[in-house]
Amino acid sequence: MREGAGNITIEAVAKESGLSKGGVLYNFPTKRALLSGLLDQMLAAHREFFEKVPERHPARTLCGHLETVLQPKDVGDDLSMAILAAAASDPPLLDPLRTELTGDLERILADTNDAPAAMIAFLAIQGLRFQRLLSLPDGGADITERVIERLRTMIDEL
Amino acid sequence: MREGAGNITIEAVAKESGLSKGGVLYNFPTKRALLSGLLDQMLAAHREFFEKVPERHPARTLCGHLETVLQPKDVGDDLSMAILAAAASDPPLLDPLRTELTGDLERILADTNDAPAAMIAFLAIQGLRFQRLLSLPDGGADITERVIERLRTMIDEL
DNA sequence: ACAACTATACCGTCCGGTCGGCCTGGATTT
DNA sequence: AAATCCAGGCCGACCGGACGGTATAGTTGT
Repeated sequence: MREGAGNITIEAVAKESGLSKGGVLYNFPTKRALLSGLLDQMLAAHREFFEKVPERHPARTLCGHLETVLQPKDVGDDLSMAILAAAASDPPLLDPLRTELTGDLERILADTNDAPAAMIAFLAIQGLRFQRLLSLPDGGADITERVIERLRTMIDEL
Repeated sequence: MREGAGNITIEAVAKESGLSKGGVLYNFPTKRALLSGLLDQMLAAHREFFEKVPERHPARTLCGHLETVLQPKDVGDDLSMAILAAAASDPPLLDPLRTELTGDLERILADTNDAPAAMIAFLAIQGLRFQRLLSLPDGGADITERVIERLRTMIDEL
């Protein structure tokens, strides 16, 4: 995160994790595997977060996505950074994410009969994620607050 | 684009541009400068595209952003890829983009009195950009079509 | 005894950046 | 007009450092 997602090195991961370089390579035989595992872990954490949204919410998946953006210590930040690192160094690594998101999207569209509205909500959430990830402006905390509130009502009215 | 944005090398740029490595480094003394110049150029093209939207559209800036996503040979694709490369290898390079977007956002928010709605439209557009950039699912062409139509009416009603 | 490391040394490759030289077109001199 | 000179644009061989990965020997806990 500090030095730019593309500059991630095995040694840096080793130091950060308290392991030695050998130790890291013991667990992940290659850098691809490391990044892949990183993404897997982030996706798992992300999925786990979804479970917290009540079982029978009408637009559960979409709601889950929204919730993950709300966390101050964002689960999505880590995920997004992993995504960025993967995308930068080896795009095929994003395949698991693609299938995951494809599933989410199917569920989202199945849960509503106003597909465009649901889609716009989804895209706005994704947009917010990426804006934050790259430290691009998002209008400030107060507006974001109102945006999220609005999104919530949008989702509820689906 | 082919090999992953983080793997861009000076030699690759040289070959692609028909110059030699030395020639590239003559025009851009460092890789930072190269990426910075790339981003500048993309931003300029992006801005130029904005001019095409009629002068007195109520939400001109937002409308311009939307139009750039519509291009089949997307102006935004190149820009986004440059953004990705910059973000991956040297985040501070994104500063010009940040100021640019900050200005856009101010204009967008000034042009409306329903800030959250405008913001959601903006974020959705950004989301769509990034989804495409990373080849993440966007629901397919037909839904995207409807999403864009909906966004257009949203923007017009601001 | 085995798994899970640590520590260290090392190799090969890739890549950013340097450097000396080449070439061309225009200005200056003769 | 011919010869000369110069400068800017570019080439491409090379250097040095970084980094992915390998190898190996020792250590610790189970």
